[in-house]
Parts: sequence; C-alpha cells; structure tokens
Amino acid sequence: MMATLRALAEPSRFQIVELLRDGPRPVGDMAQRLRLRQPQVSKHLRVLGDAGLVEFRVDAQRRIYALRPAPLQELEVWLERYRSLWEDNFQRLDTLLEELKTGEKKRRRLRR
Amino acid sequence: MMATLRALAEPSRFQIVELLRDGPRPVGDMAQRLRLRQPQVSKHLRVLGDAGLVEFRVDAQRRIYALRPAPLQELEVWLERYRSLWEDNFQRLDTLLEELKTGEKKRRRLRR
DNA sequence: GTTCTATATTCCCTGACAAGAATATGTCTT
DNA sequence: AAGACATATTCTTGTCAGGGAATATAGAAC
Repeated sequence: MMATLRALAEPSRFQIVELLRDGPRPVGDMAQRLRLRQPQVSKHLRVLGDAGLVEFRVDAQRRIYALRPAPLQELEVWLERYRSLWEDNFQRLDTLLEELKTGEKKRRRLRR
Repeated sequence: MMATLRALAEPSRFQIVELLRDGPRPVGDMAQRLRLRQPQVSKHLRVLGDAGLVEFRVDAQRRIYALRPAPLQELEVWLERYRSLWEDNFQRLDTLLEELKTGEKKRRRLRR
C-alpha cells in the first residue's frame, strides 16, 4: 500500500501507469510517447515493478510491460473505508431533501 | 491528484490521515498518539492542508484538524477508470467457469 | 501585566531520489 | 562471426524533503 502510493506519487511513473491503462507496451514506445529517455523509463519501471504495479513478458529483445491490477485494487479497498465520509453525508442530504419535498416526518434508520 | 498522492505517500502523513478518519483531533493529540514531535506534526499538517486533505477549526489556542473528503473522492474517481482491469477479468473468469460447468460453447460478445 | 499551554515557523543537516551520461547485457539480422 | 536494436544498470551530481532543535506566535489563566 505504502509502496503503491510512493510509486504513483511521481509524475513520470504516474504517466506510465496511465499509458499502460490502455494496454501493454514495450519500453521504447513509452519513452517516445512520454518524451523521456529510455534509461529513466527503465528505472521507473523498476520501481513500479517492485511495487507490484507492473509486470512484463519478453518478446525477443523487447519487454512488453503491463499493468497489474492487484495494488490498485488494494488502494480501492483502502479508500472504501473512507467512503462513508462523503457518502453518508450525501445520503443524509438526500434524505433531508426528500423529507422537505414530501413533508414527511417519519423516523429514519441510520446506517452504522 | 498528484498533490494528494504525494501527500499520502509519506508514512507519518498517511498515519495522520488514518487517525483523522475516526474524527477531528487537535495537533497535540495526534503527536502523542503517533509518537511524533509536535513540530513535525504541524509540518505534515501543513502539507496535508496544501493538498486539501485536511482543514481545521480554531478552538482557543488549539486547532482541531479534520479530514476533507474531496481529494479522496477524486482519487476514487481516478481509480474507477482502472476498475475494468480486474472487474472485466473476473467477469471473463466467471463466464469461463460457467461455460465449463454447463458445457456451453456459444459465442460471447467482448467488452471494448 | 507574567506565565503557561498549544501550535506554527525557521534554520540546519542529512539522506533519498531522480536526471544525465556512459556502459553493460542480451537478442536479432545478416 | 559482426553489427544493429532494445533494454537494463552503473556512476555521478544536484535537488528536495523530512527530522531535530530552537524560536516565534497566540491565546488562556492567573
């Protein structure tokens, strides 16, 4: 989780991840698209790999990198624990508006 | 988004955010719980504030910090664009298992 | 007023990290 | 075999961020 955040919190690596969202790519392709030098891309991919965010398959002298969903999934799970921070409020607001419209005053059950 | 990630990608700040998930707290309380020195906590709160992740209200000489949901919400929105990476796969896996079980071989439409 | 409490800010120092350049590794083509 | 191509690694350098200690600010209590 920490490794995931640290890896994503760097602009170039973030861009790489965004690129790979559309599908696997070889290193050179990414370097060209992102206007980065090949060694830097390789180094960033190393970090992303250590964080489990990417994996690659070998194709001759090329390495085709692809996104690994697991860490992003973990991130989402973590975020879900915060969801109530806004979702509950929206729900209460919805409820309130509903009550104002229909004029009903009956008791509501609160979640959690 | 970038600011959010950078802010969260630091262990102490991450811990502060986790603490604030349970509700607003003054600075000293956090410092004590996290075994950090007060100045460092203040500095981290500064960064978190700049990223929009926290806000505070003044209570006498204390400042009560609270989490601001907006940036986390944005993070979730960003993550949703990646959801298909695993959700589709699960769906395909489900489909595959279903086919194996029932022995059906009919054609399936592929998403995207 | 002075003192105590709570928090923020400044300064200095060190460690980490990212870019650049050069080089190494490995595979394909001929 | 040699050379071309794709990628990784090493080394160096400069920058920046975080910790520590001291100090500043501001309000409360006396």
